[in-house]
Amino acid sequence: MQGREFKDAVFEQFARVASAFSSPKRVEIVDLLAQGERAVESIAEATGMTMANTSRHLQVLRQANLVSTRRQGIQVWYRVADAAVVDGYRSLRAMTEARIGEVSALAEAFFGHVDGAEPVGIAELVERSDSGGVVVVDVRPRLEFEAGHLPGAINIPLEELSSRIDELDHSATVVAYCRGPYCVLSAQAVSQLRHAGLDAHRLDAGPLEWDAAGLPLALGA
Amino acid sequence: MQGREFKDAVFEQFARVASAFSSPKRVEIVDLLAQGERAVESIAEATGMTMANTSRHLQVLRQANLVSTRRQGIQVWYRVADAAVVDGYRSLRAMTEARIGEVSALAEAFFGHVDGAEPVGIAELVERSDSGGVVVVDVRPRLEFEAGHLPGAINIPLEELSSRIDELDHSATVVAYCRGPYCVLSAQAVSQLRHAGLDAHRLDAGPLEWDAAGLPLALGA
DNA sequence: GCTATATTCAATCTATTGCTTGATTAGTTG
DNA sequence: CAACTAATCAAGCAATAGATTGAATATAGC
Repeated sequence: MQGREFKDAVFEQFARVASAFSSPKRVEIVDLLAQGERAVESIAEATGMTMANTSRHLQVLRQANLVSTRRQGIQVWYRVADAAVVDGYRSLRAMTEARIGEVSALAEAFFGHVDGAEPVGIAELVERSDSGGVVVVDVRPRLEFEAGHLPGAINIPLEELSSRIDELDHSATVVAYCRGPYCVLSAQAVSQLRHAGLDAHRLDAGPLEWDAAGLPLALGA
Repeated sequence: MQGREFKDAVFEQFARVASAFSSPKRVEIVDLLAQGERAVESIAEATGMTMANTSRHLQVLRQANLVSTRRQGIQVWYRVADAAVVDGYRSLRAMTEARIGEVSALAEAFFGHVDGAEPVGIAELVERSDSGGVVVVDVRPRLEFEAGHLPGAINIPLEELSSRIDELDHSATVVAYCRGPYCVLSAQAVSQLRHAGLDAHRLDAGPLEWDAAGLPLALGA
């Protein structure tokens, strides 16, 4: 094998993995799976794709060895293959944020419009938690919460929020979070909470960012 | 803007950046530019592409904001847009190595065949350098050497090696490196050196990996 | 201004990708 | 074993990307 052939073969492999990330829907799938494993139907529902199309995208991700599977009875559960994949996704995101102002602009326009309040950063949350009077709410589905959440957070999935709003201390500051800086669940939660008269804010991060900041995650219910 | 539209728009941006990495030739270009800036013709030559094709790939990279340019007289010099891009490339590589054994297998087969000696790691080089008797040779082109090299390394571009082999202390251990773990220049250098009777080894890394390991780089000649 | 050189653009062809629809396979439950 | 559900596969279509060729543009030096 000549030097040129070797180079071509190696870069081909790198490009193949990058190709797996080169479809918006597949990025969205990785984003979902980074929160914990899921069955195909659940992925299809969350991403708004047909089962067949979802399955095809999952095959592509699996051929790139980015995800792996486990069969449980009638269902097939997908998960990210390992931590390097989550790292790669985070890195892709960082690269995009640094390079394409459009993402930040989009986020600002959307979140500013939806929840009408300044987001809170991780450092700020840690600080305010220490001084008390802060309630942290994780508005993701229960399974994602159990796969890893911020210590002390309570889980109220978005669709239960309106009926469980009384569980919250109305004199406290509520900080809601979901999957990360671009997840829309927490924005909608904050919007609801503010309409109900609470002092609510969105955390500009999720468990992945919390973990990347070197802070501990809690498991289980 | 609805939640779904927002999600689509954001993931679209991530995917667009990933797409820029999804062609082997563009990955190779990023790999080159990670070593320092280059003019188009030099990139075309190094990658074995025509000027027109090279230019087109560079446009794609620039539209994704991964590279930026500078005009100097009659030439246009390209460079990586910033450190996040190099990080992203490193991350892509890590993801590929962890997931696709094929790359490691390819590398082992190729390098084992070409230079016929065990590669040296960064930690091992640092250790052996401390105890003396080691000469570190950077076999990349001069411009890349000047953009950043291992402290104490001497620069002998591969094409000058055969004529400058006498400059080396034949009683010392020679460690040669080039652009990184998959760069073929150092393997060819080691092969030449061993045929000349020297105790030569390939460093399984380049300046980027050295830097990522938290070690200092030297600039200039 | 004219010529040479470096780069980019435009047109074209071919190959690949994403998505839809309908059929098929694997596993569970009655 | 039959009926059902979850997931995958296969075929086909439209849209997109990569590579080649030849023309166009920008700058330097005369």
